Amino acid sequence: MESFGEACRAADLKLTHQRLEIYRELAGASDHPSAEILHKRLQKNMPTLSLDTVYRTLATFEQHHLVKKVETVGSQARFEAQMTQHHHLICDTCKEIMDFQWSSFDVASLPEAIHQWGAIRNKNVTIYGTCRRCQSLKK
Amino acid sequence: MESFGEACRAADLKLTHQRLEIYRELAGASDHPSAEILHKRLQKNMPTLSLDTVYRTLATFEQHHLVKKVETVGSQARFEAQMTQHHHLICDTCKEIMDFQWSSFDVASLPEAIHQWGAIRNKNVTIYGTCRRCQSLKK
DNA sequence: ACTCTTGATAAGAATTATTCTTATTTGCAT
DNA sequence: ATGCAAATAAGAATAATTCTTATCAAGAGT
Repeated sequence: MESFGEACRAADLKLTHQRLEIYRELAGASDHPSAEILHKRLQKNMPTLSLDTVYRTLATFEQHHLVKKVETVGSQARFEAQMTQHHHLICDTCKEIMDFQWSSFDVASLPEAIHQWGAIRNKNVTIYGTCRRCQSLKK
Repeated sequence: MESFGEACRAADLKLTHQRLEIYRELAGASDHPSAEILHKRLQKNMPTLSLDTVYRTLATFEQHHLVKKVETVGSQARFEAQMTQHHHLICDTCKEIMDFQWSSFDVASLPEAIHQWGAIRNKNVTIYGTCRRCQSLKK
């Protein structure tokens, strides 16, 4: 990936300390955290960072396609910095979201009828189930 | 489908007027409405129906697998009564959600690695794009 | 049909998640 | 180094959902 600094310059976004740290934290996380969780983690090193800034910054990043909001049935929005094609595994119990690749799906063509609906931009698979950890806890 | 009355009896739920009407309205809707929209529609004929009852009833139905909450990036939860296997087309612009079938996907087997994660319950495709209506409005 | 019990509802208060307002600060072009 | 527009912090405001409490009504047992 190009550097975050370049991406900001390209998008005409000022490169602030907050933006850099929020991006770093999200890019380094693999658990698709909510704004609140990101805020908690970042507060360790940035005690004055406001939750509003986290929300605002994530929204800005989303507009510029630097991060994505993850579809969720829960009440809190969750985010990811992973912008390459991938799919999600979601645990019904702990709500963990894992990424996975499925290239043969990615290249498969859609049912014909879909194209009558409009212009397709992307297709994603979401798999639901119970992760190993939650399976063993249930027994 | 078995009748709603039977489903309630099986789930040990009292068959109230509110529950019946909420279920009917959702089952008859194809637009995956939010609780608020359902409430607005139902108020036409049930002026004293409270929004809380709509939320509470949908949550109860969800627990008993009579309805599903639809995954969404938006702030309002949306619901569907369609419980048979299907997938979603979502318009990036108007947020319309359409159902579609894709049986060859439904029977396809997953990448091997997935099974190490845990027990799979279901797999769904979500397609994003721009619906015909929004395409023509943009020109 | 009548009564009782328990779960369900309406109304509005409370909570949670998110966004807005405003004064201050900071990145960065000049 | 200076100035200006954009970004931030803090807290108020809003939106979505859930909780509390006082009735109310479904359905079990008579």
